[in-house]
Amino acid sequence: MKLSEKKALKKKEEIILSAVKIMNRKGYHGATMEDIAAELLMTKGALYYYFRNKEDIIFKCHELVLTRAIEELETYLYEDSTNEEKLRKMIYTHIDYAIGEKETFNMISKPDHTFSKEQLKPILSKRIAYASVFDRVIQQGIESKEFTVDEPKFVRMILLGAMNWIQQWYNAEGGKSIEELQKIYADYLLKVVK
Amino acid sequence: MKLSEKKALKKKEEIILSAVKIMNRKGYHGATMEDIAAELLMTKGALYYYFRNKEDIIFKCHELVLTRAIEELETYLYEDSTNEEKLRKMIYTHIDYAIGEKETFNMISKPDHTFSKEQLKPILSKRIAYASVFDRVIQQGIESKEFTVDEPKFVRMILLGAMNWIQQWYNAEGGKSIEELQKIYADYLLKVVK
Amino acid sequence: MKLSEKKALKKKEEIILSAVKIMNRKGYHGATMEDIAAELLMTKGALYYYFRNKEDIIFKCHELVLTRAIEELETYLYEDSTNEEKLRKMIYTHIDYAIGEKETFNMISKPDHTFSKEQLKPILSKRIAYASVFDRVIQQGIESKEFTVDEPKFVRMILLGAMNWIQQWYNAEGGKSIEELQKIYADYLLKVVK
Amino acid sequence: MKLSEKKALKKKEEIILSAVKIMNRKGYHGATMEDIAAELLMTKGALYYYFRNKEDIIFKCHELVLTRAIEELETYLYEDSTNEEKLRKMIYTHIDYAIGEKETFNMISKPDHTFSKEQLKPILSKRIAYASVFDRVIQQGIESKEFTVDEPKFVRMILLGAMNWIQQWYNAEGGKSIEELQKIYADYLLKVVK
DNA sequence: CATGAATGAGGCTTCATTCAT
DNA sequence: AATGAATGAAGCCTCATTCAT
Repeated sequence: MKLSEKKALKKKEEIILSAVKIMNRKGYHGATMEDIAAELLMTKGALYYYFRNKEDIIFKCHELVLTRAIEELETYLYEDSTNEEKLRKMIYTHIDYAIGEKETFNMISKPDHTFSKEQLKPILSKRIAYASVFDRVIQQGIESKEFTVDEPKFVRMILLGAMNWIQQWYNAEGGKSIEELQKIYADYLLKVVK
Repeated sequence: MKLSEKKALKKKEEIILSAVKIMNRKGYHGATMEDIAAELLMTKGALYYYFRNKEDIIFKCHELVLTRAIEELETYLYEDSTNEEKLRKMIYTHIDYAIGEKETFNMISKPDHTFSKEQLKPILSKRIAYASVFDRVIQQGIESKEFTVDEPKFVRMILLGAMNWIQQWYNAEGGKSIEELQKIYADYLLKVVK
Repeated sequence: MKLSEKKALKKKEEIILSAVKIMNRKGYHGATMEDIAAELLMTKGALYYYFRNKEDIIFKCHELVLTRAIEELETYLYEDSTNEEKLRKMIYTHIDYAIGEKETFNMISKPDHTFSKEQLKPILSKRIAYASVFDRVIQQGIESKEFTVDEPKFVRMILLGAMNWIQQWYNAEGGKSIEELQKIYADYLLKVVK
Repeated sequence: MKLSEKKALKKKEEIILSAVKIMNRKGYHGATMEDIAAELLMTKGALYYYFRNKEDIIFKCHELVLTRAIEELETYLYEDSTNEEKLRKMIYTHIDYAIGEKETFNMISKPDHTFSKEQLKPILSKRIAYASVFDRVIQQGIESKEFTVDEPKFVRMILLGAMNWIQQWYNAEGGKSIEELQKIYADYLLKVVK
C-alpha cells in the first residue's frame, strides 16, 4: 500500500471518529456535516472527498465499531476458561463499547429510519454477527450445563438490552466507576442464565 | 368547563395521538408537522392553535403516555398480592406500553437532544416518577425477603433496559405473541431479583 | 372552483412565466430557483409551495407553451383554405412562439439531459403531438396534390429545424421585423414542399 | 518545436477530444472536469496544466472542430464543379459534423450563456467564418444563375438550421443511414435555393 | 508533470414557524 | 378556529478551481 493510501485511510478514520464524537454529543440528526468537519478543522466539502454522503459516514462508523467489537468478543470465545467467565468478559467489553461509542455502537434505534435499503442489509448482518457471538457462548454454556436457559435468543436480547440502556443514563461524572458498573451488571445478568 | 374548552381538550388529545402514530412510523425527526396534521385532515397552521411548537407536542405525548402508565402501574402497587406477583404485572404492563407506544413511551433516547431546557425538567421528573414505581415494588420485595438485591437502582435499570430494547426488534408479524413474550421476559427478569 | 384555487392557479402561471423569462435570459442551467423567485419578489421557499421541484417547474413551462401552441395550430388545420395557406399560417405561428418563448418552446435540446425518466415521456408525447399537426397538413397537401413530397417526416423536420434555429440568432433590435421574417421563411420553406 | 512541446500539443488534443466525447454524452453542463479527466485516466488537477479553465477547454473544442470543418468546406469551394454540386458536398459535410461532433459543432445554443466576453468574440468570428463559406457558394450560385435567391443570408440560416436540428433527433440505431439522410436533406434543401 | 487533497461558493430542498384573513 | 401562503434558516451536496508536494 502506498503512503498516500495509508494517509487517506487514516483521514477516513479520523473523520469517522469525529462523526462518532459529534453524534454522541448531538445525536444522529443533530450532527451536521458542518459539525463533523469543523471538529477536524476541515471544510464540509472535504468530507465528500472521502465519503459519498452523510449516510455513508454513519454507515462506516457502524461498521468500524462493530467490526472491532466482534473481533474483541471472539478472542474471549476461544479462550480456555469457563463459559461463565467468557460471558462475563463479554459483558465487560460490551459495556465498554456501549459507554465509549454510544450512538454508534448499536443504539441507532430503528436503523430503518436512518439507513437506505442498500446500506441497511450489511448493517443488519453485522448486528446479527455481533449478537451471534453472545448466542454461541450461551449455547456452549447450555451444553456444558453451566447455564439453564430455555429461550436462548430472548435471553441474549435481555442481556444486550439491559446493557445498551446504560447509554441512556450513564454520565461520566456521577456515582459508580465503569469498573464497578461492569461488575454489578455482570453479576446480575449472570443470574439470568444460571 | 365550557363546551368549547372541552372540545379543545379533545382536539389536543387527537393531535397527540396522531403525533404518536406518525412518530412510531417515521421516528421523531421523520415526523413533520405536515404529517401530523395530514393524519387528522387538518393543516399545519392549525396545530399551532393548540400547541406552541413541535417540541410542545412531543412533550405532551410523553406526559400523556407516562401519566397513564404510572397510573396503571400504581394500581398494582396497592393490590393485595406478593411483590413478585406485583412486579410480574408491572413487567407485563411495561411491555404493553413499550410495544404499543414505541417512540413515545420512553425511548426518546437522549431526551436532551430533543427537548429544550425548560421542557427537559418535567420530562425527567415524570421518568423518575415512573421508575420509582418499580423502585418501590423492588424495595418492598427486599423488605419482605422475597427479593435479594444489593443494588436496587441498577437492578431497576437492568429490568427497564431489557424491556425497552424489545422496541428495537419487535415486529408484529414474527414469532411469539405478545403474551408469550411477556411471560418469557417476566420469568427471566424475576431471576435477577431473586 | 373556489377563489383560493383560482388564485393558486394564477400564481402557478406567474411562476411559470417568470421561469420562462429567466430561462430565456440565462438558459436552463443558469436559471436558479432564487432568480425565478426574485423576479416575482418571492422567496425561494415559496416556490416549493406550488411546485415539487425545479424540474417540475420546467416541465410545466413546456407543457403550458406546447399545449397552447398545439391548440393554435389546430385551429388552422380545420380552417377552410388551401393546405399551402394552412401551412403558411402554421409557419407564422411557429415563428411567433420560437421567438417569444425561446428556451421553453422546443429548444430544450436533448431533453434527456434535463428531464428525469418520468417527466421525459409526457414531454416527448407533447412534442410528437406538436409535430403531428405539421405532419397532418403536409399529408393533406400531398393528397390534394398541392405538395410534392416523398419523405414527409424529414420534410417536417427540415421545416421545424430551420425555424427553431431562428432562436439562435434572432435579436429584437437588428434588421427585419418579425413579420418580414415570417414571410421570408414561409416563402422559402414552401419551396421545400412544392 | 521541442519534443516536449509536441507531446503537450498532443495531450491538449486528447483532452479536447475527451471533452467532446463527454459533452456529447452528457451535455455541456453535465460534463464535469472529473469526467473529462477520468476518460483519459488523468486527474482533474492535471487538466489545469493544459487549460486555464473549463471554459477554455470548451472554447478550444469549438475552435478545433470549426477550424477543421471550415478547411474541409473550403476545399469544395475551389473545386471545379457546379455550385449546386459544391453546395451539395458542403451539406454532406455539415451533416457529418453535426452528427459526429454534436454538442461541440455549433449547437452550443446561446453561446453567450456559456462563454465569457473575451472568448465569445473569437467563437462568433469562427462561426461567421464558417457561415461565410456557405454564403460564398450561394453568392456564386446566384451569379451563375444556378440559384434564385433574394435573401441569401436568410437562406443560409434556413439551410444551417435545418441541418443542425438533426442533432436533436438523430440516433445511430433507427431508420435511415447517414448516407441516405445526407441525400434526402441535400435534395430538399437544394429546392430552397433553386 | 501530475496527483491528492482541500476550498468555497452556490444550488436545491425541507420544514418549523408566522400571520393576515 | 382554521387556512392558505409565505418566510428564512439550515442542511446536503456538487464542482470548478487551487496548490503544496
